[in-house]
Amino acid sequence: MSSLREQKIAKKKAEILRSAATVFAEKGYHGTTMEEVAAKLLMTKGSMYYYFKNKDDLLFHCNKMVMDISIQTIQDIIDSDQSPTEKLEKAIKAHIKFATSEKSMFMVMDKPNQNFLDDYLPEILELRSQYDKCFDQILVEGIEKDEFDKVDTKMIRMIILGALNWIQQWYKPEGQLSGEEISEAFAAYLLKMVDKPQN
Amino acid sequence: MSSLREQKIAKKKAEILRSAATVFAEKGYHGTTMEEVAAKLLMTKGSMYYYFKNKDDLLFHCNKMVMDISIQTIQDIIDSDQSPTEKLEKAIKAHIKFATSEKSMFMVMDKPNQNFLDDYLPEILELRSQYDKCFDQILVEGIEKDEFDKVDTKMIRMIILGALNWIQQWYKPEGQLSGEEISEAFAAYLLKMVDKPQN
DNA sequence: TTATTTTTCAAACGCAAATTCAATTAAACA
DNA sequence: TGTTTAATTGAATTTGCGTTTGAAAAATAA
Repeated sequence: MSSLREQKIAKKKAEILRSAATVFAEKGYHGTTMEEVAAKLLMTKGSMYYYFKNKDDLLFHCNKMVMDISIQTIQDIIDSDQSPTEKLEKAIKAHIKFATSEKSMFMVMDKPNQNFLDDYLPEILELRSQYDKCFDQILVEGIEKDEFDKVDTKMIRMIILGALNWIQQWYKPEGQLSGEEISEAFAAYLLKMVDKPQN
Repeated sequence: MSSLREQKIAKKKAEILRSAATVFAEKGYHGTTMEEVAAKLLMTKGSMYYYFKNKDDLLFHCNKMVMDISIQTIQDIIDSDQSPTEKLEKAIKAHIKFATSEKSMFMVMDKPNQNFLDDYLPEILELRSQYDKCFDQILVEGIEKDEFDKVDTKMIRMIILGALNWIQQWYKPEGQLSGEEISEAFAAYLLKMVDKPQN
């Protein structure tokens, strides 16, 4: 019916998720109160229950939003017409760009096991595993096309994603390192791991 | 005076810290209750206040214990009589060994900003920075001795520690990958980042 | 044994925070 | 305009949990 109304609701939901992500990132899930999330939006906490079932639901949708975007981004890279080396580089840079420019959104995703009840956990874990597989795919392709050294793709993927995900722990938008600089350096150094030994 | 008594208290404190670390690791700081920590030791939660001032104090001492051991270990490696390459390899392996064999202890240290009030935070951050500097030191030494490529030590350190610290997020003692395997693979691949280009 | 100190416990306190709800206001619509 | 529906509110409810406390039990000393 009223698509205008639906749009308004969607917008409001997005605003709430943004606010929630910010506070979650700062204080952690259990450390944030519904009141804090509401305060940023000049709302009362009660109002939020009109849009989201409960606090868990809020966290779940934060996670889902980030994962959906991330997977979409990397999937586009995979489907593109580039060499595995370029794909890996682009994927690393895309991840870092997102992680630094949307720091709070990204931080929310840490430790799903600690924050989620069993209702939401499986879907979140599934999305994660999907993202992991995208990286694996690029690595396997690189080895098959003989661009990469014959590495253990699982290990390399865990190293890469570890390094990338840890950025959230120390990156500060107001710090001296820009997302751009991190992006360039990380891509260059991480790619060295899959370089073929020259002889 | 009675050193026997002191020993008994120290032992009890250690037991409590162990239990606390286990639950913290599983549920996160804010997600664990004093009751759960006590239950594992067949104590009542009240009793724990005889040994620790409060919940924060518990977390703080968990952190401190891990950091003290970690720093000691890596410092010994630095002071030893080995090449930078060997030192870096040993440091990586030592970190992984500790992180996998004492998973819960290690997990506790995540996100100090979210868990600690300002009282304890500075000391914890200081210890962390000390640990970081140890890695930097090895890297700088390696470059000076011309064993490593002229890399950006800060970036390399952050990549390495990121990859290592992220292990906690996915490692499972009962999983197929042993700490030993991870250790070997990670050390080998990460060292490739500082390899001098051969020509 | 009795006296004294250390350790443990169970119950109680107090508060913070998630959720509910009845009532009010605003928006949409006819 | 009046009527219906959507959105917001602030207070009330409830629950969970950190911490306190005073007394009991255990250990130690005399």
